[in-house]
Parts: sequence; C-alpha cells; structure tokens
Amino acid sequence: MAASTRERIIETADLLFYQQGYEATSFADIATSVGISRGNFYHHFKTKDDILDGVINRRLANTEQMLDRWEIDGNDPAERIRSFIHILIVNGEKIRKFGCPVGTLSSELAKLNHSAQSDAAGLFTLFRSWLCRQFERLGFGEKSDSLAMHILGRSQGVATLANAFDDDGFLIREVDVMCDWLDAQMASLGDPSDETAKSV
Amino acid sequence: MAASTRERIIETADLLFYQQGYEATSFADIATSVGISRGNFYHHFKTKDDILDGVINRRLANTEQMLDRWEIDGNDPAERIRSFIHILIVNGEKIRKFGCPVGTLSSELAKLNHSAQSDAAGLFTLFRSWLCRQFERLGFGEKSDSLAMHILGRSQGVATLANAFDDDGFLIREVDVMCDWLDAQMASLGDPSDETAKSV
DNA sequence: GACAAAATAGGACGATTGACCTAATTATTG
DNA sequence: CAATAATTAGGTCAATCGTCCTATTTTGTC
Repeated sequence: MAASTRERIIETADLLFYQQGYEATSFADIATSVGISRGNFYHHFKTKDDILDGVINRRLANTEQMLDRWEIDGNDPAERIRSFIHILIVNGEKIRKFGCPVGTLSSELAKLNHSAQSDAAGLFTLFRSWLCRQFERLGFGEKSDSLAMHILGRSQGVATLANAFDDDGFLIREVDVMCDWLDAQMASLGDPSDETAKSV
Repeated sequence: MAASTRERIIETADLLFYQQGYEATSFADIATSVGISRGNFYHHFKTKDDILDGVINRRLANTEQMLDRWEIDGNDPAERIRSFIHILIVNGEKIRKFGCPVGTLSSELAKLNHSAQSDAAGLFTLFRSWLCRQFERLGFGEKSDSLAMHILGRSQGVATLANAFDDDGFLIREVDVMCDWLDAQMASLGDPSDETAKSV
C-alpha cells in the first residue's frame, strides 16, 4: 500500500520545517511539494498547529525507533553512546546546511512563544533519558543525568557552529573530542582523585 | 542629544529580532514599538534586509566593545576566558527565554538561505578570534583556534538546552564544568602524557 | 447498482506582509 | 527670510498568509 496522503503531508512538512523553518513554510509550500491542492490539504489538517503536532509526533516515533535500534545494535552502553555522538557525522551534510532538527525547531518555537515548544523539547527528553540510562548502566549512578545533559549540549553546540561556519573539519574533530571525553569519564569511574572526573 | 530615530529603530529591531526572530518580526511591529509611522520607518530603511544589516552591525560593534572591556578588565588570559564563559550566567534569564542571540540568528538566517548569514556568522568570528588570542597568550600555540571553537561550541550547546528546558541549574552547572575544563587544559600545558590534554 | 462517506480540487475570505508613494512638517543653510 | 533638505505621517499596492467554503470525484458498503 502506498503511503497515505496524510502521511505524505507529514513527511513533506517534516522536511520543509527542517530545511526552511516552521514559520517560513506555508500551506501552499507543503501542498505544492506534496502535489495536492490546498483544499485537500485542509481536509487532513485543520490548522497549521495540527501539522506541527503531526510532524513532532512523527519525529518522536522515528527517534524512539532509532534509539531502539542503537539499543539492539550496541554491544555495550559506551558503544551506544558513541552511536549517538556519531549522528553528527552521519547527518553531517544536513547539519551543516540546516543545523540540528531538534535544536533549531525548539529554538524557533521558543521565540514564537508557541505552545508546542514543550512537545518539541520532548525530543530532547527522549535522547536525554536514553543517554542517562546508558550512563547508569556504566555505573555513573546519580551523575548519569548530568552526563547525559552534558553530552547532549555538546552535540548541540557542535551542530550550531558546524552550521554557522559550514565547517566539516570542526564537526569531525569535535566528535573525536567527545569520544575521548567519554573514554576519560569511564577511565575515571570510581577514582575521585582523577581530575577528568570533574568534567561534570 | 537624544538617540536619533535611526538608532532607536535599530535598537528596537535588535531586541525584537532576538525575542521573536527575524522573520516573525514585521515592519509594523518595529514601527509600533518605536512609536513612529511605517512611512517614517521606510525613510530610514529601504528594505527589511537593510534593518538586518543595521542590527548585525550594531551587534558587531557592541560585541567588539564588550571584548575590549574584557581585555582591559581581565588580569590574565584565563580570567578573560572565564569572563566569556560567564556571560551564560550574566545573561542567563534572557538565554533561557530566547536562546543565544548569535546562535539563534545564525541558525534562522541559514534556514532562510539569507545572504546576511555570513555577516551573522561574523559575530561568532569575533568571539572565536578573541578567544583564540587568549589561548595563544596562554601558550597553546597551534591548538588555540581549536580550543576557541571548542569552548564557543560548548557555550552554544549550553544556551540551546537551557532554552529548550528553561533550566537554570543546568546552565550554572555547565559553566562550572567549562571553568574546570579550562583549568585542566592549563594544568596539562606542555604535559603530553596528561589525558585531559586530549580534550581538543 | 444505489447510496453514504471520504478524499480531492479550487475558489474566496479577511488579515497581514514588505514595499512604495505623496503630502505635510520640521530642520538646516545661504 | 527664503530656499532647500531632511524627516515624519499615513495611505495604497500587489502578494501572500492561514482559514474556510462549496463543488466534484473517488472509494467503500450493502
């Protein structure tokens, strides 16, 4: 069965919201890109907020699916965390062009004072909880959530600057640094005298 | 002498672009906020791009001025770098509400495929060069620019997440971590065996 | 095949957008 | 004081926005 019109609309809107931003993408943009009329469009989504809801839910579902895959494919928590870090490289080209889909949407909605901002932040929460779980399994205990937030923030910063400067070398370099940081964290586990443990 | 109308427009536009975003801010918004007519507005700025230019130039000037002040007030390069890190706390409330002025503008313009994106990135360059110079003075040599970019990225990530989660505790915690990182970097200067030196 | 429901197309709406224009007012200058 | 330039106000324009509406076509069901 071919994808339903509703699904095609959400898929297209997802892409356009990412590439152009939510506000800058109009009904007509999406309808034209999907190849349907605006009337048909409105039959599936009553308001623009409805489409945004659909897009966010789609991203939530896709993200959960990706995290589940990493959970299965990764042999140990550290390898799984490295999977997370390496999306920066896997999606490097898109990130350099359009930034991080999660961070840029969250920022835009925050500025628009949009009610869906908290839903968009839910995408961050998905990564945060998943990363936290991995750190807990590594034995970081109470520090796990801080470590998760730390690495989440690092990724965001790398995405922002890689986008601003369109700099691939920086992106690759910082991914290495983040992996080194992870190794140092694990090496200092249970060794409070290690200065690198201060890194959260 | 009272601020000229042109200056008041730029000042207001600067604030509105930060709080609402560039695209979401209309001529009417700015004119109303300044308290002038749209006609008067158009006399000073022919197009919306003109205002954006004005705002970016204003930010460039203000940033240079701030960096100069840090240069004077800081007793040593490390203290100056800490001044940079601490803007996250000084501007914490605004950042939690609207994100980083530099990063969010750069991201938005990138998505809009706006020609002024490179000018906005110039704001990053200002910080980058200034930070690089501080690291050079500390004796980091060739690594200085990488370190500057690293800490610039870290700040961006902290701003993005503090905004997304409206989390002040995270912001304060990460500022501490960044300062610890700086100390570790300086401690490992000229000691290649130190693992923390890997942190770039 | 008849009939109801879902899907699609396309027009129309009021509002707002960036942009432009002219007229009136104010400031400046010779 | 006269003349010129700069400033300000407010109206107008076409285009586009999100939204809504009514037809027409397609699909599904008995």
